[in-house]
Amino acid sequence: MLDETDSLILDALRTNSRITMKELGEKVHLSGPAASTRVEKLEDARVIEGFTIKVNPEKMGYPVHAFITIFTSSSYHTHYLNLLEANEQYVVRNHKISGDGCYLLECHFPSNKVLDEFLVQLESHVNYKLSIVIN
Amino acid sequence: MLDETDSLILDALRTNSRITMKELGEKVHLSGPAASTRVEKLEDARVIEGFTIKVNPEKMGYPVHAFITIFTSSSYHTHYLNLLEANEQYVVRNHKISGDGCYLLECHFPSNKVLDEFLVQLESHVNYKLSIVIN
DNA sequence: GGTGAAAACTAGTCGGC
DNA sequence: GCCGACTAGTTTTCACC
Repeated sequence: MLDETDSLILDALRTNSRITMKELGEKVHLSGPAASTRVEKLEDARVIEGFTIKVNPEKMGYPVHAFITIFTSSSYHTHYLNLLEANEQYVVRNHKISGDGCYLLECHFPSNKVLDEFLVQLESHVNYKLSIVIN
Repeated sequence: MLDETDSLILDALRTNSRITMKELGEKVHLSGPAASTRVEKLEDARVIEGFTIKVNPEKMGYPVHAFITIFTSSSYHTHYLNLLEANEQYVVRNHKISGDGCYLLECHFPSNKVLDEFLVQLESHVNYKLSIVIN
């Protein structure tokens, strides 16, 4: 289903998604049109879910990078999800998990003060464990 | 430093990094060349760290998505990092953290069996807590 | 499923504002 | 700092293999 050439294409696009189809073709020993067709098929198969950018959150004024493991009883899940919506500007991802915790939340905050304000809101609904990313 | 137009540009590129500069310009009420110049400046300022793709790991044969919080004493950090290198095909990210744990590791495994084999290797060096992503 | 050539479109440069 | 026009290069389509 996914051959060697497809893997090389994915690697190349991961490194630079704005590469030209001609260059991409050269990297994987294909013509420009053939590379383009491959990429289209990878999109149709939802292997490639989208073309995006990597942004540096620090440079955008969100230097505090936190992972928060959420422990909550089922009756508070909607409260929790509403709280996330109200704080969506800080939320990068929220994964439902099994094992150690119910949700794993990744956030970027502008300051420790804002992080703390968020945690205060959390405390009324759920238990959590906080990990701050170093660097 | 980052005005309204820059934010719109980042949003547009987050949604589709292969958009043409002409279209991007239209979205943010700028000409193609002006949009292009803005994007270059955002790259130079390292606000944009790169152009990449979102890949669906399940479609690539890595359906098991795990977060592993690592607890280790400082003498085992190099052992741990070597172990990661030996298993790099599964590792998406490894963040050094403070708070609950020493590292937060995100991995995609082809099966629970391979996950378990990895955990067995981990056990000899470190303590960990496992969370599996649902969906 | 691939190639190569032609037409349509895009990016980058540059003068002017 | 942006616009409009120009040139070079890219994407896409298509006939063919």
